[in-house]
Amino acid sequence: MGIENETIVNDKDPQVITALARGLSVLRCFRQGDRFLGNQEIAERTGLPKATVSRLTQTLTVLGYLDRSKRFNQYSLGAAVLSLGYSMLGNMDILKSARPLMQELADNSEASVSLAARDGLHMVYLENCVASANMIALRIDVGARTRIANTAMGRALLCGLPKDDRDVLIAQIRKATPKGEWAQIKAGIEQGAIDYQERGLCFSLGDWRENVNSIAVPLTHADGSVQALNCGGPAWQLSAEKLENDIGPRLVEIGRRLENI
Amino acid sequence: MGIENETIVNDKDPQVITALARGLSVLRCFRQGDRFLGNQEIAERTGLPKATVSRLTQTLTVLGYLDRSKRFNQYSLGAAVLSLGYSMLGNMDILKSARPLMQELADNSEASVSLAARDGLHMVYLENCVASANMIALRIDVGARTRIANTAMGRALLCGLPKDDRDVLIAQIRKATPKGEWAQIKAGIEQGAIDYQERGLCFSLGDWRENVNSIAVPLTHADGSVQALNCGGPAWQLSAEKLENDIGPRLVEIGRRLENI
DNA sequence: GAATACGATTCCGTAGAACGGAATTCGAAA
DNA sequence: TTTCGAATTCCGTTCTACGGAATCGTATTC
Repeated sequence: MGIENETIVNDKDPQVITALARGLSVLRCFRQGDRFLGNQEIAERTGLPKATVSRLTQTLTVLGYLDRSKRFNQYSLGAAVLSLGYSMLGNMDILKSARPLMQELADNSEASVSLAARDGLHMVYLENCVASANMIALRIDVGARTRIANTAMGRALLCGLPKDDRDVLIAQIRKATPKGEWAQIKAGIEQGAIDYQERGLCFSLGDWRENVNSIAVPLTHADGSVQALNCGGPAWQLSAEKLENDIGPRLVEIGRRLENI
Repeated sequence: MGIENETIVNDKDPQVITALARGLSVLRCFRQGDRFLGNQEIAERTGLPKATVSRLTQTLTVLGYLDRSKRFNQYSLGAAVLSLGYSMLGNMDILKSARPLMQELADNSEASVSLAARDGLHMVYLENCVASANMIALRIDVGARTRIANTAMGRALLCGLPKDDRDVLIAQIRKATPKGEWAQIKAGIEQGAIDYQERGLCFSLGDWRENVNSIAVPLTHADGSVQALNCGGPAWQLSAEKLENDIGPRLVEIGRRLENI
């Protein structure tokens, strides 16, 4: 496996401290399924020289962001990263207001309702509520990531951004998309803009995963930040018609209330 | 408020990359209640010069670990920190095995059952199960931190560590403890060692918070890492006697099973 | 609208931190 | 014991990160 990380150090950007960026790219290269990584593997994934990786992993271990397994001389993510996430969530007062509203909609629509924020070209789930009755629903957890390009949430986020930011982000997405797929991605984004203008909602009918339908709205906060609120589930349970006419208005209303906090 | 961070850059350690350590200490200085911090505030908390902080926050913002609020020129933790936490939890296969066992004990003991790992002088909650019926219980969330020194969990962790590591850690705790409180802390740790030897359990009866009792056991994994499993709740519900004779043996059994995975 | 104040950012000369190729050490396996 | 792969350390070099001072940007006041 070669270099595949979107967080590869960007040496061109001015004023970016490379040692810091490199250290964080080491943490980022742990993906699902990689409980343990050795220095060599990390070096390959990040594209950094062995000696450098060795120093970075030592530093991160001292600080608690990596745990070293003495037996195998390998590293895993340390507990310190978790408490950072906790600090973040604990400070988002919107969550306290959002949870009950989200849960209520989840319960009486038999769907999953999620709140997410942007990280690069992905959306990161901040909260996720599933119908108490319907525990079979696909379980998406807080902190999980999904692409902006082909989800309702991502399209909604794009609609909520100021035009300049949106154009920059779309350009980034384009650059990261294989040539052959761009036409389709672009169409989805444009359709999202139209839907949002005409109906105040973005849709994803099977675009993210076949048989998963969802709708989403952007949330624009007083500080200028933008998030997205999503409601989705299995297509056989959530027809496009039900999403638009029944659930849609309620989602819009919740979004409206959450913006004014 | 002055410098108060235990993660202040340690210039003495050999081979610790300072730029990386400093950047992470910027992230760490966001505590409960600080949604937004400006460069100045960050500079005060970390003890770093303004110019340096400015460069660090720029870098962290580019990488997604901080979000900048344009309106106020202030920063908040970014979504990237959350997805790191998710990567960590997603890779801990022990959680999948632990959850059902923990939940079962929580349900039929009417108490909270938690799994935690060490981060410096703290324990970080990896998972927390509360009795489904008893939702009033104090809600401790994943990623939250609590001191090692005066909790059952912390004492159990100490008992699980190899002697060398334990001695080092106790010395660190001592250094971080105000003179006047050390005698009491030390007594608690020593009592924990005795309890563990005699009964296979550590106790905290009101030591963490008045009216909260709990017991804990260490988990020593095949890779050499040590965690702790805790069961606790309001003192009026969980007498020392019930904890020791009823819940204790079950907690020990769960711990035993989780070690062999 | 000018003046003031406060904080963020940039400048720039300097020190020394981080770098990385090569050598060494470590640890596991044969 | 030898061998091999990986991690770590060494060390001369380079250029990064540094931080005090100057500048800029913005909000506030008169």
